[in-house]
Amino acid sequence: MARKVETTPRKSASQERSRATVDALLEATARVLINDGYDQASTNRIAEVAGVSIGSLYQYFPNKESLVAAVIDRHTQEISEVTRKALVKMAASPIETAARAFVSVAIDGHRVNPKLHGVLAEQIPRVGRLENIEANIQQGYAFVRGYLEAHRDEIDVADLDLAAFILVTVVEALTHAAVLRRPDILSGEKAEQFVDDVARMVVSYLRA
Amino acid sequence: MARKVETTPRKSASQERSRATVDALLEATARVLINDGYDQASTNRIAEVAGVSIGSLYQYFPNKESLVAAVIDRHTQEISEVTRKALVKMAASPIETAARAFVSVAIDGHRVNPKLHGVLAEQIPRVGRLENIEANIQQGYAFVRGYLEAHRDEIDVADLDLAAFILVTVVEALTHAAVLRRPDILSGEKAEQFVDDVARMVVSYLRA
DNA sequence: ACAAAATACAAGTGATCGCTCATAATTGTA
DNA sequence: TACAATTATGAGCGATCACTTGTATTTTGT
Repeated sequence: MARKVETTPRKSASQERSRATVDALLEATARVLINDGYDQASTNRIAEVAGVSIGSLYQYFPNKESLVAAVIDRHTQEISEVTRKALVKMAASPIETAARAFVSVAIDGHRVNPKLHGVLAEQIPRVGRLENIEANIQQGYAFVRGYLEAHRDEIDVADLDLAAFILVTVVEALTHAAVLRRPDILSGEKAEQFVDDVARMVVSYLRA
Repeated sequence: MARKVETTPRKSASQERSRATVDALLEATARVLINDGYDQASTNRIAEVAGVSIGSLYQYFPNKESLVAAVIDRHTQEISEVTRKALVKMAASPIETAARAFVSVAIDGHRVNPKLHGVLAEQIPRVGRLENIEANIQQGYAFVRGYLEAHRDEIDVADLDLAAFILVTVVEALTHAAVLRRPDILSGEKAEQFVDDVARMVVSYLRA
């Protein structure tokens, strides 16, 4: 039942030249995914866009899935770099401040590479070892769960687990939809009202 | 740029026998989508599962996309049958009652055929003329927008458009995630707490 | 300078896909 | 019963896909 697919690199690129090849392949994969969608992203096409032979592609990636997985890893790492500091700083803040910060961080994360993010979230087959995105959300879930426990006395909800689920799902869905489908909501001064509204909703939920 | 794909039936089935064939094809498509996922759902496989020749499939559906579109139509119609009455009844209710009802309706809708719903929402390519699901959400959006306008005096938010976007996105995301990924949250007496929490969040957002 | 290791190349393989078409079987009509 | 319309069949076509393999080129180490 479980189809095992290797997603680790076939060989590590040690020389400067090969590192450039790997980079070109990752860049091309992201470009093709964004411009043509997952279905059109054939390995032959990716190699062509990268200016690299199909043979070279398979020198460094054992299969198509590993190539996409590498792009996902790179993207989640970029998001992490943008959001990590803010999350750490947030941990000690009271609910009102933390809620606003959390929403802002979620927006920033979705703004790292919105088009790529959209493709990864909506078009990548959920099977296989491509659940790196899922893992990322799970990480945010753990963080929120920890925050709620630490601030137990400021919170009125009965079930912290349920609250964490609701908070993560709500903020992720709202920022995702706003950045990708309603960018007008986040343009100019409107952005502040969006953050205000969502943060207020979250806070008033936690305080019964 | 715009690739036009016909999604209407190639010919309408007039006899009893052919209607059964069409039905078997739709049923098989849903089954294959659920069991094997979109990528494995080849027309050859669907015809085989339906116990119908590949030629017959193309008598009634001009292409694969139209077949999937028909399954989506059928599914959205089933959801509509479940939810329509409740939505109409909800229109005259005050916020507290309406909010609870809205969340309940969303859950019922997602429970019509959860596995199929998950595949349709997560695996179907967003390109082409398969935005029927999108249209369904848009319909819910229009309904909420109308409700908010009708109950303008009970509401404290400044931007009704933003509020409608937030409400629809939040309730859709929460019920979707709960039904498909956290069914434990909706089992037994826990379900009531979930509805309570979400409804309370929604109401406290609308009343500043 | 030169051999070995690393890297790059691209034609080609087998499998699968969506879909067609010539033909056969069934059903409605007279 | 006879004929036309409808429906069903499935071998197979051309295209595309992920991926292999044998060979050529470049870089490294000495």
